[in-house]
Amino acid sequence: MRKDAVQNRERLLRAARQLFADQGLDVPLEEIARTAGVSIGTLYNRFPTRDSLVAEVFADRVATVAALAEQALAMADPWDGFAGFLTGVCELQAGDLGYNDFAVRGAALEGDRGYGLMRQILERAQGSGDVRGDVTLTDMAFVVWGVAATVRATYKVAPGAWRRHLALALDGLRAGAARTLPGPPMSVAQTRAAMREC
Amino acid sequence: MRKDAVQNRERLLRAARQLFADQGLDVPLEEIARTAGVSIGTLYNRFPTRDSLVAEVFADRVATVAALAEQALAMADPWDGFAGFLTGVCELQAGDLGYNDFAVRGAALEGDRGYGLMRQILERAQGSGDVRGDVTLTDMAFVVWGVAATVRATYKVAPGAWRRHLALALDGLRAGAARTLPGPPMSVAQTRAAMREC
DNA sequence: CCTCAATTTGAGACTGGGCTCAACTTAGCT
DNA sequence: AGCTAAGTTGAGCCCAGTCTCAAATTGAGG
Repeated sequence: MRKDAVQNRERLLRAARQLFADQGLDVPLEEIARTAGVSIGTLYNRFPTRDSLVAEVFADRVATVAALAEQALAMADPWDGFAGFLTGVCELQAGDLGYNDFAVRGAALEGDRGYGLMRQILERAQGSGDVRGDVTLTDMAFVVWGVAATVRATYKVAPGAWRRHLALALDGLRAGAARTLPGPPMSVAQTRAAMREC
Repeated sequence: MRKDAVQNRERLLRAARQLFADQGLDVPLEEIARTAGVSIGTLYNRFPTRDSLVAEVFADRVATVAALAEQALAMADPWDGFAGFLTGVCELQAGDLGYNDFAVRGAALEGDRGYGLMRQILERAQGSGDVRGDVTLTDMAFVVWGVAATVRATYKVAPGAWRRHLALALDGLRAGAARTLPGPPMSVAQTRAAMREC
């Protein structure tokens, strides 16, 4: 690749990172190109689809989440690991509107590895009796979807509000809180499909 | 008003009710007009803004919610009233994508009366020790936003999933579940502003 | 039946994005 | 210096939606 091409690619990524963070994933591509100081044609040259740009921008975040998950498993207390992991993911969501959208679409855990780790975190915290036994991995989507909605609604007007939402959600997941949950949980396939709908 | 005008108005409302329910509030106005068998110009004649149409379509729902709230207060058990009310609202959300959007925007409780009733329902359930004392009226928004997000994501692929989400949220609101909640709650003004952002 | 104010109509102006491609420019090699 | 493949450019096309307004139509009172 020619060096001007490399440079433009980087400028585009920088611009996209910023604009996604401030405005979410739906930011106009023209605006990204303009901010990068490059023409719309060049943007399409480097990134033929919006998704390819998004994937590139958030690639590091996927790694971050995996790291977060490993930290969680390394913690002595299973509940602290569980709650800490969810808090970490939600902090990423709250700090970047683009990532907030990205997480909702399920991209955060893609690559199987994320899913597997998350399952371990959950099962460990259930095994120790901290997390209620009747929740499933797929129920975790409710936390991500819910907090994402709260972040979207409140980031301008009450930026910390999502922490209360998360705290309530976590309290609902504790073993002490358990009542019976209605209906069968979503299958993993259903959850993936639902995330694609976002 | 001439009788053809009245008729067209009603056709438009019928069409809008249906299309909002199936596709949410963002349905193209042209499609509503087409479905009603009327021209786009007529739609604009009868309803100068989208909001005026929306308000008309969901006027009855606002009344329904108020009725739901009064039923809740009439129930012997404060918790049952509280949980029943939230369940009723969520059922409306799940049954109508348009109302789902409408509720998120806070229109559901507008007209002060709704707010006052909701506050009574909450305070009664806190007074009896069923609902944790540290939650505020404004925290109820998390339930609506959260379930709305789940409804949007899952209505095609797992239509009942929101009930699990709601059940978990309710368990988080029970007195037994109480841990400390972080930060100050949103003010009513902040909550209203946040809802307007949706 | 006539009249006219009320109503309807739909072509088209306008907006805001996505996306393309022929013409131009330039990095980097020999 | 000259060549060429790689890269850039942006005008312009497309699509989908909102909204307007002058002309055509029609209900209903006299």
